[in-house]
Amino acid sequence: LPGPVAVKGRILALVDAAEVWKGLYDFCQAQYRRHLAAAAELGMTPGDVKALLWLVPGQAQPMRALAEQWETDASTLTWLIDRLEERGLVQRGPHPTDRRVRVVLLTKQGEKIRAGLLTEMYRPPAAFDALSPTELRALSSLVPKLTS
Amino acid sequence: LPGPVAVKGRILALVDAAEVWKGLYDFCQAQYRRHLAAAAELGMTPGDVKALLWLVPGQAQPMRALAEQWETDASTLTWLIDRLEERGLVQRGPHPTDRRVRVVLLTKQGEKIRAGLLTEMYRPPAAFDALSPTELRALSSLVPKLTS
DNA sequence: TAAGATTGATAAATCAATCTTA
DNA sequence: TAAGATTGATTTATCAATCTTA
Repeated sequence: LPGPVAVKGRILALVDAAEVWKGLYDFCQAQYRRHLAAAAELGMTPGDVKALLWLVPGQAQPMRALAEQWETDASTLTWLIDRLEERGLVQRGPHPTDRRVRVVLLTKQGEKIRAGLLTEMYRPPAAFDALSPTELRALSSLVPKLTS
Repeated sequence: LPGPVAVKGRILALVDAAEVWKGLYDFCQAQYRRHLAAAAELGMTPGDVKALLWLVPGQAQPMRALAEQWETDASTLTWLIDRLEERGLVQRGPHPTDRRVRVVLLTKQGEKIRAGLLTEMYRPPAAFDALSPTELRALSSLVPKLTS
């Protein structure tokens, strides 16, 4: 990797974007593994977690709509919703007008578990404590540029 | 979320660390899904990718050592190495002194595929192009603080 | 006929028992 | 007896038919 170099009389720190991205990516992946391990402790598979997080509290959604949003197969959805329903985390119901459609709704229990997962997942990692307010502010202004 | 506030006569932008982390995490997860999709196009499962990346070119390692580094079950390892060996990406061999042990080594072909995956994975996402050199430098100085 | 969902067959991954050598 | 690896049984997840209603 190149170190600082002088260009037109100014000191310039050349940065390897690949190196920056690797650091960031590896860090986030480590957090992801940690989250999945925590979910496993609660007897939840990655699929269960994914499904719970996609559901919106208080909002009954047709299976078909969920499968599309999620870019997954309809049968995979049936399988996952079966699992969650057995544990009492979601409930299936009929569609008001179209009898082919089945809608899915989080139960109170499901909302609770989901909220817990979300809190755990989006709680800033311990490493964030090492950032000063100034650094956090800097990071805060950079992230939207990446995601927009 | 709180906006800028005046504290002791200075304007201070209060930042919600959770919001920053959520943005970063979601961004990296999206990249991860993209990588897995690309690997699937090549007929590789997430497990295959994981296994290939963990192996070190030119370095024959005992199965047992791999299982430990990787925090996975020995039988899962056997299963994955079987798959890679069938495709000619790795090769098993005997241990020089302990006849119980089998060592695993990447083939030339395996090294090539692995290098391709690594390149793809650590190539900065397109979104990085939106960052100015100054912003990239700022990010570059923040990442090590998170990972150390 | 087509849309929506489920069931049955297949692949991927993990867990428990078995086999070989130290 | 224990370490190292594999095989066989279970679970998780996906793909290809099947069934029901619009």
